[in-house]
Amino acid sequence: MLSKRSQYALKALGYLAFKFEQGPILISEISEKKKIPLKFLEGILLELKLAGILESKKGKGGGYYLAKHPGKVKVATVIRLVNGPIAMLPCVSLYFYQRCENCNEKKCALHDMMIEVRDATLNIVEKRTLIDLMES
Amino acid sequence: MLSKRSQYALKALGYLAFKFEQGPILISEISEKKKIPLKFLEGILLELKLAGILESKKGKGGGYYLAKHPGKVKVATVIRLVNGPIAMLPCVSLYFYQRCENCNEKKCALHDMMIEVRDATLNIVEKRTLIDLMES
DNA sequence: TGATTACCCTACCAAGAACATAGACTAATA
DNA sequence: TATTAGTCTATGTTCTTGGTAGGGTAATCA
Repeated sequence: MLSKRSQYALKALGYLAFKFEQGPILISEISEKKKIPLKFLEGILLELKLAGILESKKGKGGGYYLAKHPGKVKVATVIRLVNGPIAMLPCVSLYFYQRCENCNEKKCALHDMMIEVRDATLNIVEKRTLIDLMES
Repeated sequence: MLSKRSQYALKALGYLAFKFEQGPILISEISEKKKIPLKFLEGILLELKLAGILESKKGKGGGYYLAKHPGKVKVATVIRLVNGPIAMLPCVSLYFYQRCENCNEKKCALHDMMIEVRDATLNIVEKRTLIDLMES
């Protein structure tokens, strides 16, 4: 399962994609529209900014906005950033790989099955961008 | 990601499938062969027994063994039992469904994408059984 | 200058994950 | 009948997640 944090991140980004090139959007507006606890959202947006997905402006007329075109931000990237591995096991993760101590990967049946699951998932989330999440 | 507990459960069941119809297998044997902390494994096997996947025999010559043919136990069933939902979001889960408060499912873009991911995953784990995990 | 807003702390709480430890109970067998 | 091999049960620790609450600083605009 995705953490609440990731779910909120995707929802917020979907909203910011919808409001793309309409100037900075208030945290409070996103919080209300997407029903996300404000203080929690604050931290999430900051993380997305530090990762280069969002930019922000302080002061009156300030807020958050997408750093690039929504079509350039893949869903997979967001999930990996906020949630971590997409794979079901560390030993089949591309970006968060960790060796299994209790099996040798060459002939681990579980390993092979989980690679299939991973690829099936990646096939979807690597192709989708924030455009596919755009929503009021 | 699958929890350690689920990973261990699948490994243990793979071993018990391999030893199918060879009498009760010691927890300690599974623990050694599959490198699973013994006491942790005890709890996992007990859970699998209570769910009807395993049976056990106490006392000398005792141990755990599969309650049914390994081909009858789906990987999906084990994951749902030990790990919980297979879907990435509660609002797209078949067995652990929970409504989203912050979107209406009819037109939630995230919802639709996650249904796709779920189906791609189910397409694999619903078709595989303990036979596919059989291993020494 | 003053209001607005992002940014950045600290502290707290409750629940679950991933173990580890200790011991109680049960059944076969020598 | 006593021993031993084995399951079963309960508790405790440490870490992460998902929050709540509050305060303070810095940038920006009118």
